[in-house]
Amino acid sequence: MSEERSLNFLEQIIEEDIANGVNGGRVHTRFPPEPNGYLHIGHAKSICLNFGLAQKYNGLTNLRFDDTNPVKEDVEYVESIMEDVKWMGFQWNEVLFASDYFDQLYIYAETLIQKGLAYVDESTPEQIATFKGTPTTVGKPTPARSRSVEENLQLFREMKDGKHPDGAMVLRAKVDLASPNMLLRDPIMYRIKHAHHHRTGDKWCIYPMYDFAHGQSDSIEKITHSVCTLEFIPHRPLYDWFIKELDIFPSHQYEFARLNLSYTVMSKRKLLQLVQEGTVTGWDDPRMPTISGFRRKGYTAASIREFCERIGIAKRDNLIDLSLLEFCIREELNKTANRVMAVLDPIKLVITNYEAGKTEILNGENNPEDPNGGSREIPFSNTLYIEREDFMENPPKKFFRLGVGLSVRLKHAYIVKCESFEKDENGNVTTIYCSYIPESKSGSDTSGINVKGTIHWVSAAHAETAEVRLYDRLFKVENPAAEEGDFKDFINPDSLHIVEKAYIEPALAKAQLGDRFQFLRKGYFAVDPDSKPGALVFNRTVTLKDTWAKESKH
RNA sequence: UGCCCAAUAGUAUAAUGGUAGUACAGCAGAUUUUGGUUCUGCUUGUCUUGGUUCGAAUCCAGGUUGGGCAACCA
Repeated sequence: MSEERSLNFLEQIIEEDIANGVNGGRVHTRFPPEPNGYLHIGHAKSICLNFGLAQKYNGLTNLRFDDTNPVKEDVEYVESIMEDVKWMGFQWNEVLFASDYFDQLYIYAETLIQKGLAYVDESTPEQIATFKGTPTTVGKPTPARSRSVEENLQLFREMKDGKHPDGAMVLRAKVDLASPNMLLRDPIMYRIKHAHHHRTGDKWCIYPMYDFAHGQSDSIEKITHSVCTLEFIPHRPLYDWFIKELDIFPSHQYEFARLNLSYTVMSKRKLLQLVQEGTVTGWDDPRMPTISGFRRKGYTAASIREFCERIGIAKRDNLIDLSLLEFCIREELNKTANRVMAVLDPIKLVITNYEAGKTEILNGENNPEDPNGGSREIPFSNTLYIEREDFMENPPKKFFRLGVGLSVRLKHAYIVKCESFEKDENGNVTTIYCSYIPESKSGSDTSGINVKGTIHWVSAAHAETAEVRLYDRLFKVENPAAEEGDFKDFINPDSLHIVEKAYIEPALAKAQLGDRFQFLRKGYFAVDPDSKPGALVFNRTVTLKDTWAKESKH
């Protein structure tokens, strides 16, 4: 009686292939990033898909870097990508590089020249574009198209041997200048770049285009199901053409819709711009939609995998609600994160009928959702900090917090009733005076009094301090990419709020990097790597759902 | 006005010729020592016009809308 999730269209294809004995029932996928930036949550979708399909069907997944453009690529990115894939919880079969195949690809290129299916063209980019025609008018051959095999071979070897400067000429496939598919109008296979490659060094001064590398790389690795995003659909006929003319292993490409997430951007170019211009502190800034950003913010790999599972796989363009991702991390952290008390915007509360100087050690349950979560000691005294927003001079009707005459429970402690308050010369409330009910102690309450609200607090004399970073969405609009004009015009100016001195309960001072907590009533928080001994920094991973905040806006 | 892809609640995603379901979001209520969690209930959907069929979200044709394609990027 298991509840079976229905198959997505790729799983259906694979199950049919297995049933029909295609590739002997073998399933081999690959995740093929270009090392020109950090991985983002959209890549996480692709990682979960590619590795997930192989896992489900007892197959393998290669991690292959499509490193065909040395001027944009860097080992820093290679390393971050490997770290992120590992962190996501997946194991690759092999780490491979398209640059491993440069020799083979070169041979493929000569093979096509020999077959009269490729030619060297010294036309300028503008000339090539013009001769290609437009989607509604056919292209015309450039003079180079009729060059002899021998001459093409000689020129291509000269290109390889560095006899020509960058941009002097390219190698083009001779496919079909009249094709309605613009990518088939004699696409470029090789270009000259006298550039240092992060892996092959200075061995090459010609580099294959992505379109001449990707399909063959899949083929060389005997990839059975080459899964990529929708924008590569029109490239598929070209990959199939190369595979057919080269007579090599026929990998098949399938396309799914990439992830778009509301209130952020997913283009590597734009993310790079945010990093380079200092709009964010780096690729792993917790406001970034990168895997490393989410990790630093406190997201778990499991929650991201759960998110990728829930959004599904299909072929239609989509814009996923950020709230779904937030739901996934809350769902996990609600079960696993210990509750602690931290006051981010303090106001002093003095209990007038509690003995000054006395310290009482209270017991606090760590996690009501986890029976084995244990408890901790919390010191209590007559002078506390509470959250400024938990007091109002003129409270509205359903305000279940403090105001003169109102009572609340102090979490894990006593019920207090507000009697008066003090303001400074600017009219800011500075101190609240309360009386407590001695019989109302948590766990042994005999007072018989019921209060509607419970608030968090820390004892002023025992509190430690920490920096707390509060994040909000990076963009003000739901879909920045769809807006007219510069995407940076839609950046949320309040995406980061730093609380330099938050008061935390003493038990929290022992927090380590990697720890996650629920700050009671405030949200889930994770220790940031900027933390130093005695100077903890917490990132807010996500707020708690807050129906009061929503209601009080009306 | 070429070619390709897509179209099911606000957002996603199922139903594969036979009762339009699920999740998130939203709304209302119950419970609660977190205005959290949990529980209950509710609102909202097959782009359109024809055709095939006993029966169409599903198949066919036309239209509409959205997206992609003319980088020495991937």
